[in-house]
Amino acid sequence: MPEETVDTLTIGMLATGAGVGVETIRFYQRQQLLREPKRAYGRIRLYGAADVSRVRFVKSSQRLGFSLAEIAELLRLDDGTHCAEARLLASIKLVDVRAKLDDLRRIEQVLTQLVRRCRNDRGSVSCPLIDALHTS
Amino acid sequence: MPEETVDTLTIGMLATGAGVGVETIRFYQRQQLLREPKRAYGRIRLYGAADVSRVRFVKSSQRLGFSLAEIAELLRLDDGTHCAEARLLASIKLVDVRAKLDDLRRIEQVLTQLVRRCRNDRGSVSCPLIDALHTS
DNA sequence: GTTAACTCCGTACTTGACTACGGAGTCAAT
DNA sequence: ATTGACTCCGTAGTCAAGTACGGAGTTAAC
Repeated sequence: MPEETVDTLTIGMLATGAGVGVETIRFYQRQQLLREPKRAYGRIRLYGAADVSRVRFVKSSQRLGFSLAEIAELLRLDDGTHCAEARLLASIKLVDVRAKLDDLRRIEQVLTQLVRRCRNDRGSVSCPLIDALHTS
Repeated sequence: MPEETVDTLTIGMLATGAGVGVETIRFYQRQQLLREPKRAYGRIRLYGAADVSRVRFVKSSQRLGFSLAEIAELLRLDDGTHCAEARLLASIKLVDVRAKLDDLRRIEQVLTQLVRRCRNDRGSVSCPLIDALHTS
């Protein structure tokens, strides 16, 4: 049983540690993105360093356009149970992630070109940003 | 003056062409994501193929976690006026885009590993998805 | 000539993801 | 012993991004 982590952080510490508000933590708990925490004296929530990473992960994934529901799915993969199911879900997500990567790479290319071109032939700029995503 | 495009699409055609609802087009117009269109008989909106690409671009960018406000900024870059400003904005956006690329690449790697590992040593799976974003 | 399928407009409702509010309890310091 | 900074809880409010609604007008098909 590897369930002997220390959990010394209050909700406020977790929140500032992860760069969010206290209310956000309570909200994530309601949304099942965070497990029900241990409590000191049956009242005060106690968290560990792993929870900080977890919340940070949620925030990063959100910036990449994943919804909280999708992130919950990803996190369930991370919990290491049910190999077969995880494998399936992971490969579905991979398709999604790779599509995003392609789009993002195209945007990167075009922004780079735009910056370069704006330096060189100043004046006659045509910025085909939209065309970058034609294939998508 | 290169303003001689044809614009033969009604709002419904644009919507289905871009894979969104009619109301979404009207909404984007209110949000300045689409220019005020020409009108047949002063009433019926008329769009061209460029508008289809534009709306598709909005949708793709959204999937990558950009807000409509940010997308509006990107689209202003694309309009080819004000070189210096565009250059500045583009390089700011580039930083953002590259950060997203890094995060996404890390997620891709870990998902790939997860799929591979779930095949090989079945049973004892540990899926360090969260750790992938430790540096972020 | 009326029904269907579109268009117009403004306003109101919904969903996801917070964010704030009010009232209460605890604990440390002054 | 009161002030401040924290915690608890449930509920309500907000903001972005749609989505739906209702009532009206136009045109094409039957």
